[in-house]
Amino acid sequence: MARTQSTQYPILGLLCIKPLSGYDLRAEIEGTLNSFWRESEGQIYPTLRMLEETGQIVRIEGQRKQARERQVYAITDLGRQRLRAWIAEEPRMQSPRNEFLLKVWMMRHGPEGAVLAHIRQHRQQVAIRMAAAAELQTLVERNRSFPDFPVWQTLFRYGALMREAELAWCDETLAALEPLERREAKAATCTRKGKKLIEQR
Amino acid sequence: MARTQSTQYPILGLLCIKPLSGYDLRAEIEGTLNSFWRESEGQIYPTLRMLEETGQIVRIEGQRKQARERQVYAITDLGRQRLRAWIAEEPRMQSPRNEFLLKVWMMRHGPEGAVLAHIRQHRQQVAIRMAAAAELQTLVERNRSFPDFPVWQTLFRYGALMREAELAWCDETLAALEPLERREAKAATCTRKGKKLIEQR
DNA sequence: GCAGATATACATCTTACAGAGGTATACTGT
DNA sequence: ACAGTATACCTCTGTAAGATGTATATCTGC
Repeated sequence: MARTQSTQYPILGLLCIKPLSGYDLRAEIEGTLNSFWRESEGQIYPTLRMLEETGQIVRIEGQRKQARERQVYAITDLGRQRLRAWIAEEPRMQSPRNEFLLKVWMMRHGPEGAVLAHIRQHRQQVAIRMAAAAELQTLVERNRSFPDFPVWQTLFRYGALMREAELAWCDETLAALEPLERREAKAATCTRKGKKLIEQR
Repeated sequence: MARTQSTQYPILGLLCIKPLSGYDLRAEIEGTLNSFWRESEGQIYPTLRMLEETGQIVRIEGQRKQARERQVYAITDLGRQRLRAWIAEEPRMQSPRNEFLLKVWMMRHGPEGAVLAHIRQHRQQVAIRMAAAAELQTLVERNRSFPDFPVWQTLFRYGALMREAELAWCDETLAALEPLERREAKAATCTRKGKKLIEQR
C-alpha cells in the first residue's frame, strides 16, 4: 500500500464534516476511525501541506506567520471532487502481516507453551475491545437522527462480528492444542534421555 | 511495525523446515503463509544478507563468485535460538488501514451506489477465497501425520471463521443500506430542484 | 544448433510512512 | 515571578514496500 498517499483520504473525509486543525485531525482519526484506520503522527502535517498545495484544502485560520498558531483547514470543491472519485475506485486490501498467526504457524519452534499463552492473551484483549465497543455504541445511539447513523451501525456490527469470530477461534484452538502440546512435552521429556526425538526434522 | 525487520522471522521459520534459496523463500511465503503474511519481493535478499552477516543463516550452496548462481541458505543454531526468543515475545498487531471500511464510513460523500457495489464485489471475492481455501485444505488433509498438521488445521479454521463473518456482514449490510440509499437518492432528486439539500452539512 | 521468447534468480532505487523526538505557547500552583 | 506541566504543532530518520532493472537458464520452432 505504499506509493498511494492513502493518508489524504481520511483527512479529506473528516474535513467534509467540518474544518479542523492538524491536531484535531489526529485526535479524530484516533477517536472515531480507530477500529479500521490508524494514522502516523508524522504523516498528517506533510499531507496537509500537499493537499493545500494541490488546492484540495484551504487554510481558513492561522497565517503561519507567528509560530505555533492554530492552523485550521477546510475542504475545497476540488478536494470533495477528488474524494468522491477515490471512493468510487475499487478499494485495495492491506497486505496482511499478522505476527500473531505467524507465531501460531511456527509454534513448534518456540518455547513450550509460549504461543498458547499468546492465544490466551489475545482472547483477553479481544474481549476487552468488545466491551469498549459496546459502550461506545450506546453513546452513539443518542445520535440516531444523524444521516450517517445507519452507516455507523454497520461499522459497529463489523467489529462485533469479527471479534466474535476471533473469540470463537481462540476457544476452539486452545481446546484443540492445549492437550496436544502437553502430550508432546511429555513425549519429549520421555525420549530426551534416549535420542532427542524432539530435535529430529 | 517499522524498525523491526519483521521479514527475518518468516524466513527463519521456513529455513527451520529445510534449506532454501531466496527465490524458493519468495515462492514459499507466497504459497503457504499467504493468508496472513505477505512479503515484498525486494525485501528478501537484503534480509538474507543481514541474517548471514549476523550468523543466523549460512550459505550452503553457491559461492557468489559466478554471477546468478543459485544461493541456498540454511539456518544455524544461533538463528534457531533467535527465532525461539522472538516467538516467545508478545506479538505486535499491524496497525489497521482498511480502505474498504474507510470507504463505507464515508459512503455518503461518494457517488450514488458506488460503495454498495464495493460491498457486493467484496462479498464475491471473499466467497472465492473461501472456495480456494477449502480446496487447499483437502489437499493438506493428506499430510495428516505431519507434526504440524493440527496447527495447520487451526489456521485454516481461522480463515474460515473470518470469511464466514465477513460474508454475514456483507449480507446484513446490503440488506440494511440498499433500501436506504435508494430512498435518499429519491429524496435528493426531489429536493435538488429546490435547495440542494444533499449538500447541506 | 541457434535465434528468439520466456521463466528464473537476484539486485537496486525511490518513496511512503511509523515512531520518536523537538519546540513554542498556555495554564497552574507556589 | 517562576518552575512545572499540559497542549498544540511540527520535523527528522530509518525501515521496508513496491517498482523496476538485469543477468542467466530453459524452452521452442525452424
